[in-house]
Amino acid sequence: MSNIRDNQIKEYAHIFKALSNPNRLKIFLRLSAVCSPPVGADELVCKPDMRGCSCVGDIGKDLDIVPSTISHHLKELRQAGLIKMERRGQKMECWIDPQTITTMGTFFSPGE
Amino acid sequence: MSNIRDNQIKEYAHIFKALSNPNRLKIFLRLSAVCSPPVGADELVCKPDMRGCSCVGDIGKDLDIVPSTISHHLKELRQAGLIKMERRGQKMECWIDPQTITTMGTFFSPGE
DNA sequence: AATATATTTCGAAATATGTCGAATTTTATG
DNA sequence: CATAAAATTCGACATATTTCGAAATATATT
Repeated sequence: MSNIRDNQIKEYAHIFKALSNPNRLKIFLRLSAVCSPPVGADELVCKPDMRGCSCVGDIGKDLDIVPSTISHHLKELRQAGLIKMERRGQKMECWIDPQTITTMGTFFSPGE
Repeated sequence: MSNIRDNQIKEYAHIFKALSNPNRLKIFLRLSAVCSPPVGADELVCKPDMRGCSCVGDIGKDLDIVPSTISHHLKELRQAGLIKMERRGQKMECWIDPQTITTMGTFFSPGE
C-alpha cells in the first residue's frame, strides 16, 4: 500500500529529521557557510581561506562534541542526502550537496 | 552560553522536527493543499468545495490514525509555528500559517 | 615496523517519540 | 437535562534518538 508519493514523503521526512537536531543543524549551517562543492569530478576543494573547515575533528572542536558523535551526525546528514563526504588523507572532507538544497527550496514555495 | 543565534537554531530545529514524522508531514501537506488562511481577523474559512477538510476526525479517517494521535500531531505542528488552530463549534479548524512557510522558503535559498 | 592522528564502529545509558485506548472535557441537540 | 459528537488529556508501552567512551580501523610519518 505504499505508492510513489508515500516514498517521496518518507524522503522529505528523512531530510527534515536530519535537520531536527540542533547540533546537526549547526553542522549543516557551518558547512553551508564555509564550504563549496567540488569543482571537478575527482577534485574536492574547500575555500582556500577556510582550509580544513569541513573535517570531523574541527567541527567537533567548534561545537564541543566528541568525534564519534560528530561522525554519527555526519552520517545522518549524508544518508538524508544533505551532504557529501570523501576521504582526503587522514581527514574526511565534507560539503553540502547543492542538489538537495535546491529541492528543499522549492518545497516551501509550491506556488511559483 | 546560549545566545540569540542559538535560540534561532532551536526554533528552526523545532520546525524541522515537526515535519520529520511521515504522518505529521502528511497532515501538513494535506492542510497545505486544501486550506486557506482566515480572511478576516475573526473569521476562518476553508475553501468552500473542501468544507470540513481541516478537522481532526476527517484527517484521522484519511490517514487511518485515531483522533488522539492526530490531536497530538496537530499540537506539535502548532507549537512549531507551522499551523494555527481555532475551535469552530464541536470541530477544530486548522490551517497553515503562511508566515512560517515564507520564513522556511528563505532558509534554503540564502544566496538571494 | 612503530607511532601518531583522524575517523568509525560498537556497546550502553538516559531521554524522547509515536501510538493507542480509556477517561475527561467541550460543544451541540433532542 | 440527557445524550451524542468531537477533541483533548492521561497513562502505558514499544521503539528511536542522542550522546559518550572504549575499541577498532585507516592513513601518515619517522
